[in-house]
Formats: sequence, C-alpha cells, structure tokens
Amino acid sequence: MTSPGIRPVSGAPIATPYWTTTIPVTSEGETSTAEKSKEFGTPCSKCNVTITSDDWVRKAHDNCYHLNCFSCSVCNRQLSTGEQFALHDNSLHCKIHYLQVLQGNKLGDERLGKRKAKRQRTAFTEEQVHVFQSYFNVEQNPDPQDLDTIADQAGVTRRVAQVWFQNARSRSKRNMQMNTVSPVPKECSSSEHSFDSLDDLTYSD
Amino acid sequence: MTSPGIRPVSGAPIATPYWTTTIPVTSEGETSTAEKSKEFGTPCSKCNVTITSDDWVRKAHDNCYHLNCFSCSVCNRQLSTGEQFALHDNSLHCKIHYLQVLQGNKLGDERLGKRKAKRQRTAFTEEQVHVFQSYFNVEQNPDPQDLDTIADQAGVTRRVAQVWFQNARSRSKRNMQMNTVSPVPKECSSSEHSFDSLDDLTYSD
DNA sequence: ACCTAATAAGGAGTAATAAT
DNA sequence: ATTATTACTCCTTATTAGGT
Repeated sequence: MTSPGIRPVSGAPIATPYWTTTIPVTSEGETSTAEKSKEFGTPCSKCNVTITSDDWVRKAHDNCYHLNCFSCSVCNRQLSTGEQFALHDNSLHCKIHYLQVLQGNKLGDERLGKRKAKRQRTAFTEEQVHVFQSYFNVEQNPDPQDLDTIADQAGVTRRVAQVWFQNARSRSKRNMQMNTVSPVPKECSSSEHSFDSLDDLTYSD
Repeated sequence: MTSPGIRPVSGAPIATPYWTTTIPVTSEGETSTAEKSKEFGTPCSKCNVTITSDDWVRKAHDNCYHLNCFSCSVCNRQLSTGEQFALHDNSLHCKIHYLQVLQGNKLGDERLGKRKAKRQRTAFTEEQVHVFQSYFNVEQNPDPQDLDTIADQAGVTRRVAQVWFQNARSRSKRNMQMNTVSPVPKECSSSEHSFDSLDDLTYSD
C-alpha cells in the first residue's frame, strides 16, 4: 500500500507545522483493524469528545482525532489517508490553506474551494451535562481554577466549559424571569397546561 | 470500456468549464472496486455530505461527487460514464444545458428534457427491518449514539436509520390514534367498545 | 391502489459567536 | 462578564414519489 512516510516541509517559515502525510493511527506502521481501540479514552483534539474503542482515529504530533474530526480548520474538508497537511497554531490545515497562511493570503478562498466553514457544535453526553449541572447547582460562576477542574472532569476544554456556564447562567436567568413575570398577560386560559419542564434531567441508568 | 480521455473544449468562451467525459474516480487509471474508498472523508461537492468508504464517486476538476450527485444542475439528469459534461460556476452541466448557458438561453428547459431529479428509495431487507423493529420495540426514540449503532448494525447510513425511526414513530402514532379515537364519527353506537388504550404496541416477533 | 422511504416545512433546544 | 444572535441538530407533521 503506497505508503507514505513522514516528510518535513523544506524551509517552512513558521515554527510548529510541518508537512506530513496523513496516516491512520492504526497503521502506525502496519496494522489495520485490530488497533482501533488503541487511543480510546483520550479526548479528540478537535471536538474534545472522548474517543471510544469503536472510533477510528488519526494522529498528528501528539494530537489524536476522530476520523471525521481530522479536517482542515479553514475549509473543513476532511483529510484522507496519504494527503498532506500541516499543524499550525494547533489547528489542522490542508495543504492549500496552509500555504495560504504562509502567504498571509486570505483571498481567493472561493476559488480554492472553501466551503461553508461549518461551525461545529459539541454534543455533550448526559454525563458531561451532569458534571456541569452539579457544579452549577453549587456555583453558577466558578472561578477560572474551578473551571479548569470542571472542564477536566467533563473532558472538554476550558473554553467549552466556560461557554456552557455562560449559556447556563443566561438560561437560568431567562427561566427565572419567565416564571416571575406573569407568563400569561391575558388570562389563565387553560389550567391544564403545566409547564413542568426542567427537571427531567435524570435518565435511567 | 470505450474509454475516454480528457478533452478540453476548444475555444470555450467561458473560463472555468471545459468538456470532458465523465469517468469514475475509481478508474483514475486503473482499479475498480477496491479503490472505492479512496476519496472517503471529503464532502460531496454537490450535497456536501461526507463521502464514506462505501460510496461510489465521480470527480470533476477538484470536485468529488457521490455517483448520484453527479448530475446536471439544470435538468438533474445523472450523468453516466463516457458522457460529456462541463463545470460552469462550479455546477455540473450536461452538454445540452451547458450549450444553452453559452447561448444565454434559459428558455426551453421543458423541451430540453428537464426532469425531476428522481429520488432514490432504499429497499430494506427483512433482516434490516427486523433490526430496526426490535430496537424500536425497546426505544422509539434512540439517541444519536444508539442510532449510529443501529445504522451500523443494519448496514445503512445513519440518515436512513433516522428516517426509518421517524416514519416508524409517525406510523405508530397514527395507528394508535386510529385505534383510540372512535372510528365512528357519528355516534358512539356501541357501548361495547372498551377503550383499553395503549398497549397494543408490541408487534409479533 | 396500496405501503412506505424520502423530502420538506416548521419548531424547539442550545452550543457557539458576535456585540456590548 | 452579559446579552443577543446565529446556526446546528434534533424533532414532528404533511407531502411526494418509488415499487410491488
């Protein structure tokens, strides 16, 4: 199988990145299916979701990614086996967009095939939400240090945890207002509707 | 295999497009089935859905398409191997409609055979339905993760599994209503009907 | 004609971003 | 930091269309 070695880019003016071809983790030289589970337990360097034993992954430097997360941070195109990429600012770049970065050239994205640059939305597991929520119940505005602890425990970056708390405070405030301010300006038309939401968090397990 | 080379159109007045014959990616020179997965991971240039290793694809310039997505953007007709097409404004055109574009002629679509973009319908095997159904009996609304498991087990994409469950919920609800709501709009003729609702959900198996 | 897979339109919830 | 906004992902419901 046509396989690629590691190939440093010659004369790259920026420190961190280097060219190399993408190779599946599992073929760190050789094997195929068997090694799938090798990296399970670590969080994906892109989405931060824990990698499970069923996931296929790719690695770059010390980073480890879900197969689907191994994509150019500019055009979001997923990179395939054998393809050249670079790691710059800890973000993956396809060859085209890394060259662009090197040139300080932001133009011509359209021609170069930039696609929507889809914003990526983290999907929290129940457990993660539970971690957040239980801290939140104690302290809605954790200091940076605690935030780190929480982030760590949930297996996400501090930034992601921070955003969760921001949104949670916002949500909480909004709900409070909705419950305080009469939600029914006109008349309490139907007494049947109960707004029972918001504590159905615990699911069976 | 009458096979086609790449043939630039002579003197095309518009920049990007050129004529070429469609060829399957997989025959980038040689192999057939084995290379199916070669482009997996990139998004389809038509539908933007990630191409998986099971998909067949076609390429034009740097674009890569699902086989079904490789169709004229005007008449939606899927283009076949050996057929001429052009890429204009990053959209695929069959020969007829590209010539039309060149003439600035937008009229006469109907005559020229604009077709409806045939939708493709999956035919499930009994076994697949069985997989779906047995999960459904336990949980009508599986979370995304379970959905993936199910899809995987049934050998379909997650989207297809999702649609099945959506339709199944819909179906189930409809049937429930038909059984619950008096099927006799006029009069509650018979007092014999006992409304023992809500447990006729289990299907034989 | 049925049955039903696929699409489409509209809503809810909320993670991420922008604005302040 | 907060607030407002955007946009992603999921749902439901109704409709369209493929295949016996």
